[in-house]
Amino acid sequence: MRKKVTLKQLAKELNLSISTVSKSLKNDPEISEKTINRVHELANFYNYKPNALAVSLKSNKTKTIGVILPEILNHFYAKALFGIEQAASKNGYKIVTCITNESHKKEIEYVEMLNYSSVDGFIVALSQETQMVNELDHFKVLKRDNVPIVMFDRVSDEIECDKVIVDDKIASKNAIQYLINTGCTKIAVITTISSDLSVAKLRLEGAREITDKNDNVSLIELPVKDNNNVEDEIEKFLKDNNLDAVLGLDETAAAVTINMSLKLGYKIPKDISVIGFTDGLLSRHSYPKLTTVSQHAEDLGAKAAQILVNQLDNFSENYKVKTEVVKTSLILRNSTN
Amino acid sequence: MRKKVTLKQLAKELNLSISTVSKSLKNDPEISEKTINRVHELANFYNYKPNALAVSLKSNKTKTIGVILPEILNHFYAKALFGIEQAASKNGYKIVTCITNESHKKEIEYVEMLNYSSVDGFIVALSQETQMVNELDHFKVLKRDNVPIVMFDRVSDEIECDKVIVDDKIASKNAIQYLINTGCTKIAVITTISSDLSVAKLRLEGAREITDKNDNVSLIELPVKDNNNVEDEIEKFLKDNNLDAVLGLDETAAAVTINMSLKLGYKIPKDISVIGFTDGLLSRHSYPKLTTVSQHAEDLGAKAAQILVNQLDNFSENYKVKTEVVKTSLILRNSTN
DNA sequence: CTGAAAGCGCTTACAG
DNA sequence: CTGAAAGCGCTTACAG
Repeated sequence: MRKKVTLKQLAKELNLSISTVSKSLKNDPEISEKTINRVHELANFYNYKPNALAVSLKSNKTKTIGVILPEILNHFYAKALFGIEQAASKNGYKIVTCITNESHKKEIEYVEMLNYSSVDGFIVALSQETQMVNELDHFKVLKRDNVPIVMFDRVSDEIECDKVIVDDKIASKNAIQYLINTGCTKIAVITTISSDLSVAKLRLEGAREITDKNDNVSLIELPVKDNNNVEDEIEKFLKDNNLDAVLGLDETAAAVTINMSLKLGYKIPKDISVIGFTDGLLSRHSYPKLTTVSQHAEDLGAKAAQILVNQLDNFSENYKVKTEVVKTSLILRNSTN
Repeated sequence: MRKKVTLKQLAKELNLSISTVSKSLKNDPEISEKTINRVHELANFYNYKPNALAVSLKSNKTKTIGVILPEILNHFYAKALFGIEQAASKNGYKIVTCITNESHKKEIEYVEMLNYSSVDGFIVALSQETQMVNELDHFKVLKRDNVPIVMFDRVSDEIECDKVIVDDKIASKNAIQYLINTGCTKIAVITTISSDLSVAKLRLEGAREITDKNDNVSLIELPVKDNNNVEDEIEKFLKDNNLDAVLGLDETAAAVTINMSLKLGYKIPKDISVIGFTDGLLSRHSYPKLTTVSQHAEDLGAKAAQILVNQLDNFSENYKVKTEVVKTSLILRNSTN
């Protein structure tokens, strides 16, 4: 069905050998200028492009990066993906993206599939299930074969590889400190994401550390249990506790807190201050607009891609892995004083 | 660096020829059962998987679908992508996704790139720029080469290919009719997306058709000009016109309308009813929750993928293209009576 | 300066 | 029942 021009055809039409045509296209100095020009001319005429499959088979490189993401309906990962794509394509790499939907099994399948379709390396944010069961053999196989991996955001100590993470703990500390500075003393932390996630743990720890140091400040925690019932749980929680501030450990928690506060007739930020994580659509389109911890997802993704590309383009046996921490920033909007 | 097991190695270790090993792995009946078993055993031991590149080079099939999307931070496309991925992987296809970011130039680049990395077919939603300049030569090249294309959502008459679209016009008609049925007479249509988009045009047409038929109903239109100034434009518009209903032709328009109404002290839906398009995060997390036209993005994507896969798996010269229309539904929530 | 040959990892028609 | 050979489209060391 599809018949693309090949070296063979060019060679035939030019009365040259395939080798000569191949070399000419690379402007090999050992070929006469005249021949080079003839070849280029015909190649342009036919809009010849080398068959990527064949080149890859020879070179054992595909110039393709496998990207494994837990979710895509989540603004954070969507933005990270955007950053990855930009950085990759700038460096001549394309990406193949797979969404695990937080499933450990899917993650294993995708890693194997991409590995056997010969991606040059991987960029990964672990699925929730993987972090929960803590089983990462599928990545160990890659390591054994020297396939470079860069993990970002959701990482694991089990795998020795480059990592790009957010300073979640510090971010959380800063957010709580900001609330305290603006006069809040009865603070709650609300989360709708699983406490199995590395990021959830760190954010919670950060919050605790700060409130523990302040005797006059109390911290109440609400890990939402039923994700189909987030609103009711949060509404009840707000009503039962006389809070003056909430830190949502994820964007949904913060957005719903805003809406339920509105519903209960609380004034924001007069009666209650709210800070969220992830500077996504919900934060920018809530009313009032959410003060939020921006994790600079795009930078995070771009950085991960850049690290991987460097490793791929300059492979070295004794490469030593590193962990980069991307600083967050607190974006002040209207949900805090 | 990466050394995967090959047929050659298996053959050597088993003292068989490469051909015999290859056939054994396919359980070719002309090979003795004993040999087949020996081969499978060793292959399992080494976890042998055929090199996808080599298989593709031989078969001229990659079992890969190229997906070209205008945006990914948009819930609609993110959901569509999810649907595509599900349907594709169920049928043994993987997908390579490229985001054009609404750029015509990027779209051309990606189509060429994917074509030369030999994807078997394409699923496309056109970029805004492409719909504006109406130049689709890059797809015509694919057609000439018999590479199957399925367009969805943002399609073009210029290209003869399968299409999966939403009944945008009817959706818009139904939404307006619903507003009229609930007693609204002074209705506005607000849009933050470009009027160059096929979908924008259809939605607007639908709205006009219904209001034209109702003498006592007036329709005012606000195409937001400056996308950095959406809120101010909408706030002013709401203040200047004494509306009792707004249909947002995109999710942002509707979400901002809700927020600005709140800001102006209007009660929703008592003073003003609001309906949006695209049943995304913003619609579900606004306060009050948005009544919205769901385009069933996931189904849309899944359907597009299914059509493409069928075409790929049963290629026929005299295939006749079709256009499938996916019905929308109006999801009633709290922003309307 | 040009070309024949080997090889990347597979498949398959053909021979024995 | 097994294997040698050709070929997918390229690259590159080697020969002339």
